[in-house]
Amino acid sequence: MTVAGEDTARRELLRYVERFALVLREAGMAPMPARVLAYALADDADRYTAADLAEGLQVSPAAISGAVRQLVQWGLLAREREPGTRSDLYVLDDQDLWSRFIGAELSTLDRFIETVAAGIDVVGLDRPGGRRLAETRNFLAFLREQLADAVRRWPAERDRRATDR
Amino acid sequence: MTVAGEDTARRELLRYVERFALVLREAGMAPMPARVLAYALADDADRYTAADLAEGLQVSPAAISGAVRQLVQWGLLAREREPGTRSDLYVLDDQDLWSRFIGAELSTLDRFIETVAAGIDVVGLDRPGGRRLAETRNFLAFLREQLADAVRRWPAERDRRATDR
DNA sequence: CAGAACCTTCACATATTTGTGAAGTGTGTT
DNA sequence: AACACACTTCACAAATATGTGAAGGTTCTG
Repeated sequence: MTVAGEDTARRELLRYVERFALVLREAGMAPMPARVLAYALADDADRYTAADLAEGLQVSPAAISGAVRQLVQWGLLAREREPGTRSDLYVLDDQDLWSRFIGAELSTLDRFIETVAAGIDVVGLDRPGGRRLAETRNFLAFLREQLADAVRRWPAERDRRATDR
Repeated sequence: MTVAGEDTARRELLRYVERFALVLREAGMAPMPARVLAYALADDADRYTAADLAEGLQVSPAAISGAVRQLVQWGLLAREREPGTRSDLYVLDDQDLWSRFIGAELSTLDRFIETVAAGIDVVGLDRPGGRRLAETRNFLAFLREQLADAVRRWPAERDRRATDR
């Protein structure tokens, strides 16, 4: 492949990264974390330095700094440090990545459920609003169970699907 | 209860609505739709005119207009019109509300899955990034199945839980 | 121990989002 | 037909979020 071809593929990758990031943003993620996650997923390396990410995405190191902090906190990236080197390495744990992602969503869901439960106390179960909130809490609790269950079953399910074909 | 007591309860309700709306916003909802949904859920009426919502939330009718449009589009509010009256009524369908909510999430998830699948074509299955995207698509597809299943089972599950106690 | 490389923090300019008031549109009433 | 009411659309001001460059730490190298 020529150098020009490499550049074209690169530009195409970046265009795709923006597209992917847009979907993540619509799901509530901030722009820069979305870009970094999309880029780290779609590009070929399985570990990136902050400089890799900054250069690859054509953004400043400062922007990377904030983005990876979020992603690490959510468990989507792991920060590693090779002994005898000066740069952090950000690693995509592709085995557990999406289980972690949903794990983070479960925490959000927990806050959600707590907040709804608090509302039941504020409004009171004797009023229509309170009964609606109670129903909401029950549904969300059920959903949480089901989600947690699905995440738990995924590794086995993946293996099953892989051997099936 | 005195008039002053009513006012206090009202203020407390509004404070709670803001708190609830904040959680919805963190989940990606815009502020005004979040407030309207929280208010409609927690207050006692089961149908509201736009004027009710504007006055109840202390915001302009213009803000309500945009918010209810979103909520109606997502299926969280139904717009009704009593014959012989000039105002639209917004109704919370509390039976199906959260099934609808998740239904909307499923659409988001579908776009997500499509976008990831498109990325596999861009990157190619012969590269690590492509394989990660494929794995992502598989997980999301599985998750989608499980979510749809959970939503489908909720009505029966709710009845079962209600009769159990 | 000085220097360099890397990352983070901070202040700021820019872009985006938000909600308002005012004007506009449509519908039913008198 | 004219009016009144309810809702929507639009332009704008304020608030918020975003990403950059520069300055500041920290950790490894020579």
